[in-house]
Amino acid sequence: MLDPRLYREEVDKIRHGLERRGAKVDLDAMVNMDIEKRKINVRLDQLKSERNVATESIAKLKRAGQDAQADIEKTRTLGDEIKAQQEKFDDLEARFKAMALLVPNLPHASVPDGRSSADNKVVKEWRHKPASAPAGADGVKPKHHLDVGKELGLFDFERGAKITGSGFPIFTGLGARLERAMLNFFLDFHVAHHGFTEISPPFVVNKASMIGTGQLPKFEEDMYHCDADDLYLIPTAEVPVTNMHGNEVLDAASLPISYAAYSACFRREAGSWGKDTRGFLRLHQFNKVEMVQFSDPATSYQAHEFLRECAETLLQKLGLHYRVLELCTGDLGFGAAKCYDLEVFAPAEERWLEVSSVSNFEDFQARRANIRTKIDGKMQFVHTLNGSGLATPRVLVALLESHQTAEGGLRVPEVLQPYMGGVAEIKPKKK
RNA sequence: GGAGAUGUGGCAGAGUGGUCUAUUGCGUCUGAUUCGAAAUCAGAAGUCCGUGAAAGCGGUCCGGGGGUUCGACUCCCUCCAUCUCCGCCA
Repeated sequence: MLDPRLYREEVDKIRHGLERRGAKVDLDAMVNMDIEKRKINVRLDQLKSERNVATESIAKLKRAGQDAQADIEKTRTLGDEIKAQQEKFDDLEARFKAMALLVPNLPHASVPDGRSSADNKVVKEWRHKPASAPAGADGVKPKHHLDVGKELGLFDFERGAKITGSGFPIFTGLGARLERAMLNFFLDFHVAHHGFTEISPPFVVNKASMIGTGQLPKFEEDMYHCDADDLYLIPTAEVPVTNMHGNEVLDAASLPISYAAYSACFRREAGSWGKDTRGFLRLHQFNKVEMVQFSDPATSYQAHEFLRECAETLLQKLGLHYRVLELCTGDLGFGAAKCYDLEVFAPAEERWLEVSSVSNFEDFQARRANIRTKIDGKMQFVHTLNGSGLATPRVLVALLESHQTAEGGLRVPEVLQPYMGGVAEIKPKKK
């Protein structure tokens, strides 16, 4: 949510920001509602003030044993008018808020202009030099990850589809262990080297939490919902972990607060049928470690760079070829003021796969979730940031396609080996 | 799931229809005293909305929402959370 003051004091700033994004909002309607709302508010406060005076007078008269009928009549009349004005006010405020919740964040000044993902800026490319020759060296094309996985028995899409549906893969044997190794490595590394506190959150949240981080009301159709309890399956640990501190005033000395949380992530992916529906590229359920940070507003952009580096380090340790994109205004997520995407290269797919999105939301989520801090005696909203660090499916794809051995096996990156019981290579089954 | 109890400021804890402008204690901040501190004394302090250049002024807030009433911390309904006991169950 934007600072409501902007709608009356800096409408042009909103207009400009929304234009850069290509977002359409009926700003004039909102501005007018705000003006009307304040007018009613002034009247309402006057009426209430009058009623308070009259009520006090009644109390005094009654205590003195005198007749207060005149004042009682007065408050009765005032009460009726207050009720009428209050209804008007509440209605306006509700409608204004409903609209305000649908207004995206304004892009930071540094974000490059653009209309779509085609306009994103590549700011960095990190090419890993393989320790041993993978398949793909000497002009031999590496095998597709689905083939490698099948040959090594790492996952089972068919049975996942049988028990649940497409987009719900099963990891099997060393495949399951490899995925778990990644998650453990990510978590342990963040805690040991990046100063994060590990969080293990609920995977199901209430509506208020979904509104707090910005998934609702706009993206309802993307969420799995449990009707009986009116709860939502989380699309990312960002939701529970950010909302953890909802309606709190955080101690300024404790900032930045940094969390790393593993969760399963559930996404209906409504409207994406046909796009990457095969394999690992678009799943309804996957596992991810999410980094979440609550920052002093003054330093949130340094924190943003830090989170990006945290995610990058993991890819480097895994020996993967990746690049960093700075998203343009048109490709920015709903709540983000600025965002980096990390994309890993899949040599058989021959394409870049997004494995992390690192965003600074500034006070956009903090306003919705009411997360504040007091700095130098002044109450203010914190800045929230988050980034994947990392989501496993596409990282696994890149691993499978990047670390093949000449014998058709898979080299396990050194950092994962301790989590694999020392297994350094997953070898093909003997025929 | 059943029965009961509780929810008040940073914390503890009074308040059962009208000086509640929320008692009191602890803690916090400021000042006095002191060489300095402790102790003591005096004072101050919250949120959000509106208004105003500002000082200030008005409104709002006793778990959330709704109701009764001229008036609600107080009465009623409902939801949520916590606690106790019982039942069930990883």
